[in-house]
Formats: sequence, structure tokens, C-alpha cells
Amino acid sequence: MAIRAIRGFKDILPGESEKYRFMEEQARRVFKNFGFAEMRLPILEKTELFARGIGDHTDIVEKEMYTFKDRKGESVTLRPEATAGIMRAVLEHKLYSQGRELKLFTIGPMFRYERPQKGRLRQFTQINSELIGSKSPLADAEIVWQAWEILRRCTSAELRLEINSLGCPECRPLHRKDLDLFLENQAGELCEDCRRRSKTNPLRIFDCKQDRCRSILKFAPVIKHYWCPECSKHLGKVLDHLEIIGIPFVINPFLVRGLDYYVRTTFEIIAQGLGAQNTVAAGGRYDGLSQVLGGPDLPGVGMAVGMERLLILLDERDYSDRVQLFIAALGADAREEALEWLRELRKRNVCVQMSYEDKSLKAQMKQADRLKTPFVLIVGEKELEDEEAILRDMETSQQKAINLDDVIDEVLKELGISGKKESSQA
RNA sequence: GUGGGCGUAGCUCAGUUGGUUAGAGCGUCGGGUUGUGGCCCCGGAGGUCGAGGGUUCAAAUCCCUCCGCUCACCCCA
Repeated sequence: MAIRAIRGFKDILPGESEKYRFMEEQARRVFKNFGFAEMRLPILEKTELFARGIGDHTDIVEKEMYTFKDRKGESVTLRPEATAGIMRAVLEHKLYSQGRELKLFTIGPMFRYERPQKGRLRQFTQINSELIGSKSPLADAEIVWQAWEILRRCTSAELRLEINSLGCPECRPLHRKDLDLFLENQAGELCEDCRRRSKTNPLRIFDCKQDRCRSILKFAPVIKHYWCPECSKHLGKVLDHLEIIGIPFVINPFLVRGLDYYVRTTFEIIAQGLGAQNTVAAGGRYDGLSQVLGGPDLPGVGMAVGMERLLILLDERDYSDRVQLFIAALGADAREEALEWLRELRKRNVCVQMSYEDKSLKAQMKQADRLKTPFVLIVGEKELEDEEAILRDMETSQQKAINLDDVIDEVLKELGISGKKESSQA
């Protein structure tokens, strides 16, 4: 084959696109219930936005971004995540105002230049929500709640919510200092990766899978012992809220985030069956981001659901749209009559099809069967003469004659559709 | 970026120690008489065996190089 899709980019074909739409619909319903409004943002941003927002020395910025120069020589980047862009837009349009929080969501593709594997693509889709302008622990809880609710509506897979606090600019540096000291002393005992990490991203050390490192790290300083009273209280409240809402959680004192902007609450929702990339949703609080981007002091908390990962977890069932009626018309006259019915029924939002060719009845029945349509309306010369069409129930094989004048009403009745008017949107 | 596994029909895969026209199931198309789908039976179409090079009388099969897919490390949604 001549040209293929780019590595890590995939086509979403019929059969799968319906699943994406299903996930989106569930998310949109949840957002509606929570009073969140949609934002649609550019996919391309100035590179500087992510360099500043996510953090210069993060892996994402250092080696995973699709960055290139545009025709005028400006460095631009395909967004690797949504939060920085949302905050940029909020600041640019001054959507914030004193004492009023912003509740926003967005759904769309993100890009990271990584080696593809199960649950990881170079173009992937995220459902994002951000609650900007509130420091309240209830805001944190609502964001977690949304993620949980969206997942719960989409899958019956086992889910585990892990939560932690990263501390704040008051207490985090104290922990960091002690951790650095500890790692310096233990450097000789740690694996190669961990020695590298202890320089670049010390918190990530706790993710190491080597038994040897793990046993050493048992004695490493843990953030929870460094939380300031405010941070402790904040996390406590978030957990209280989660308990009232009824979302089970486990505290993971080693849970960290790869993006610089996170403070305090951080969480991941982990699922079985995803392979190594088992985080299906994650998020946290990012109170400093606005100021890093040159904005006012705007607290925020947000989350992202990875749709390709959630896709793997979707319950096994048919997500496709069903044809409601197939019209098997035989001969030119009958096909003309059928075309009129198509027009009337489609006006009423009935999903109805007929063959593009004047094929044998057998062939048309076969076509209808493949479409899994519940009813077939049969009309040929005989029927036109008798002024009756035949409506066949494909499941029971029962047929009944319908007067040509009553076809539309009878079909609607059989399909359980009452209204003559177009049904309004759901 | 590093490592493992795998590339044969649209899909899932067989293919024995190299040996003639490369197979199966599913799908697809047609048929099993006149205007009725599913099940069954019969038949057809569909393959540069990932690409290139090498060994050999002979390569899907052995060797080399490259490409792709996939899983894992790393990292993350």
C-alpha cells in the first residue's frame, strides 16, 4: 500500500466512531448536570505557552512535543494537553471576575511524540474539565466526582481512585530539600534510572518498579509528613466530601504528576485491563498556573479523561445506530412511490433506507437483514394495484397489509413514534 | 531513545525436514426456478507470502539489511 497513516495516529472508522460519540455524550451529560460550559480551542499554540505552563524541564516539553516553526519562523506546538490552552484563553478574554468561578470543559485531540503502545498514541483524545477561580476543597471534589461519574457511565470495569496532596509553595520546598538530601546519600544504592530521576524529577523516583529501589525508598521522606496545616486541612475536606458523595478512594502518598503546575490535590483513576498505561483519568489543582502565564492569582483544579483508554474499557455491546425501516421496492413505479415515503419518514427523523438498485426482492431482503432493521416495507406492482403495501416484522416474520394512504402513520405507529412534528433535540 | 514478539486473502490464522497451480474459517458476490432475510448446501472473486538483496536446480520457509505493527521500559490521559 502506498501511503499509510503516520505512526501513532489512527483512523477512527465506523464501528468505533460510535463509541467515541457515546463517551462524548456521557461526558456532555455529566458536564451539563454540573453546570460546565464547553470551550473549543485551537490545536496549535505558541510553544512558549507550554514551555511556561507545563514546565521547561518536564519530559513533555523536553522531548514529547510536536514543535515546529511556521512560515514566519515562529515556534508553534501542537497542544500536548488542554489546561494551558484553557488558561490562556481565560486570561486572553478576561473571562474571570472577582469571586465568580468559571466552569469549563473541552473535548479534543492532543499530541505527544511518544513511542506508541497499548493505550498510548501520538494523537489522542481527552475530555477535559477545569474549575477556575475557587480554592474550595469542594471544587476539588467536584472535579474528581465528574471524572468518576463519566467513567462510571461508560464502563463497569473495576476502577480505583488514588489521591494525594503535593503540598503547596509553603511546604513542598521543605520536603523537596530533605528528599534531595536523602537521594544524594543513597545514590550509590539506586538503579541507573533512579539516579537520573533524582536529578531531573525526584518525585518520580517513587514510581520505580525495582524491588531494591523500593525497599530503599521506604525510608525516604514522604510529602505527607511535610504538609502545612492548610494543606492537611484542604485534603481532609476533599476526602470528607468524597465520602459523602460516595466515591471510594485510596490515599497514595507517592502519587505525583508530570506537569509542573500541580499543587495540593492530585489524583488518578486507575483501571484493570489497560496494560502498562493504566491511568484512565487524572487531574489535580494548579493554583499557580495563571500567574506563571502572566495572569492574576487564579486558583484552578481540573481533570482529563483519556478517551482511547476509556475506549478499551467500554462494555461490550452494540453502539451503532440502527436502521428503523427498510423499504423494498420492486419496479420503477414502486420505487417512485417509495421515494415519497422516504421523504415523509425522514422529515419525521425516521432512519429509513432503500436499495439504490432495483434488485430482486430476495436481494433486498438480504440487504435489510444485514442492516438488522426491525421492519421491511414491501411494495411492488401487485401492491400498487391493490393499493396496499406489506409491512414485515423481521423478527417474527409476521406481515400485514397497509393501505397506501396510511403507510406513513402505520409505520410510525409500528415503530412507536407518535409525533408528526420533528422531535426536538434530546 | 532502548528491548522483546510479530508481518501469508478485507478480517482471524494454517503452511510439516526448502520441492510443482499458497490453504482454511469468517466476510463478500452469485446460485439452490417464478416476489420474501436469517440456517443449510453448491460455486466464484480476492494474495507482488511487508520491501530489497543473498544462498540454492528450487525460498512464504534459510541468511542479511530496511520498513511496518505490537507489547514493555521511559513517560503519561
